[in-house]
Amino acid sequence: MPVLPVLPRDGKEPAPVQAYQAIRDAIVRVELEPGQRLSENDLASQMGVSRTPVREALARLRDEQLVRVVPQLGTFVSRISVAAVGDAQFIREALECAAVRLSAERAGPSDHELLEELMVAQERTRADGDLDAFYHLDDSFHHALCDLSRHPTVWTISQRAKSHLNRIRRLSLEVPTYLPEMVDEHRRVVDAVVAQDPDAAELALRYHLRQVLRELPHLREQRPDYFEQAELV
Amino acid sequence: MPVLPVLPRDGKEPAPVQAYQAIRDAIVRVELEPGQRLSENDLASQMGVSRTPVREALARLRDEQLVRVVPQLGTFVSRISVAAVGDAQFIREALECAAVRLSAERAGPSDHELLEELMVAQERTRADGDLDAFYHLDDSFHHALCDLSRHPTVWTISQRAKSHLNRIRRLSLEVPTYLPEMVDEHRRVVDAVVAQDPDAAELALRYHLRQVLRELPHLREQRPDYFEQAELV
DNA sequence: CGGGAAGCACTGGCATACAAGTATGCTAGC
DNA sequence: GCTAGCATACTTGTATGCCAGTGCTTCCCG
Repeated sequence: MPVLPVLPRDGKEPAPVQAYQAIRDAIVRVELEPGQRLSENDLASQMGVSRTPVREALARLRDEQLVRVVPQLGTFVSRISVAAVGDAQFIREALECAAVRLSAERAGPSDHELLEELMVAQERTRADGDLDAFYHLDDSFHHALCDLSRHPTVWTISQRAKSHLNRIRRLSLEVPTYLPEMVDEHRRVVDAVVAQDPDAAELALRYHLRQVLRELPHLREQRPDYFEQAELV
Repeated sequence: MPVLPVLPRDGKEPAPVQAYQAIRDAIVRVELEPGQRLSENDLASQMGVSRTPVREALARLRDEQLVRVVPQLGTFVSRISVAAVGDAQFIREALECAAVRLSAERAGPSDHELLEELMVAQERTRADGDLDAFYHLDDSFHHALCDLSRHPTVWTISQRAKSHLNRIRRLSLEVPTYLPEMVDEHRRVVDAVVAQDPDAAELALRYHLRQVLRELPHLREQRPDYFEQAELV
């Protein structure tokens, strides 16, 4: 019985986007498990708002395929679809790799400094193993990498596309050897960007992104109930 | 005073997505002009539904930056932002070019046949000059090109990202010389795909996509009221 | 006659009430 | 004991009512 936070009344963000972020995070953290049933009424009372903002949040999550809503029946956390993960991976790779090429060309010394700071923060969590903290640092890193291309929308769209992938990312962190390797891979990307070498940056990033799918077969046999059984026709 | 269609009661699609499509189409056709004020009440009564489905539609349009909603003030069709167009162009290029590489590798004879049929349809509208018809054919063509990569989500995401760009695409069609040139460019992409040459396909497509921005400066001086004046800080 | 302030009409945000449909469990009949 | 059918308690979809805040208009006073 996972608990969603009660939305603060004075939040600067409007209620629907707060609800959206809260539910989204819970799904990605797999606190709300794939296949689990969600009730608009329950969510609304848990968060201390009415159904209206919850519905708006669920509509966005439905657009991202994170939930499946069946009229007059219920709303369900969608199971992880291998096909959807593949699509998301493809899109993420196309967008981030294109962006990092520009970033390598455009980034200046202050940008390089920012990247270094993010690397230091990652190194720090290497030891203590706070997975959620690292997950967010990882996001921040890729976000920064995208924004340096001066196309801020890229990150927004990428976020929208890779919801399915995010659960794999989060679950993969449980594998002990995975986290430090990621930091090393980030390191290589940063080096290439600092060297202003677009080709090397794209190559390093592409390699890094592909690693995410490494654990997928293992996860799939470990928790088959998290995944869509067969791709129905 | 443009009129939106009354939503059919027996439509298979739920009311909110019908409303979304209707408003979206009206915006890219520039029947709803940039800067124009929209009222949830007006839209609801025009379409014969209540505010609730209209609100859901407007929320999605807001996510795509096609409308700007100011609380307690009004909802406005957003003016075309040159920066947003640039972002959309970058994203579209990254996604479609990556997809067309795969498409060139994976497409078989029946796929090639489909592309040829789409080309024939385009040739047909070359003479009669039905701009809206051609616009949709153009969309179908790029959609097909994406889907051949076996990553159907690419088109969905691309659609989401390029809303701003779509108005430019639609307005550019008014330029007489533009339409036939587009058909020729499509031709070259198809030839490369049929030849199963990913590099050539990507190159031809990238060139074609870049042409869309060709008319932007002209449009901007022709209808400055359609554009965001200055990129505010 | 001019200017300022108060009222008003309208906006979108949110809560709530009603409608339509599904699954489930209980009961009655065989 | 078992099965068929109905009542009920859910679900989401839609409509409506209320609220806080904004811009404009109009009226009153100097």
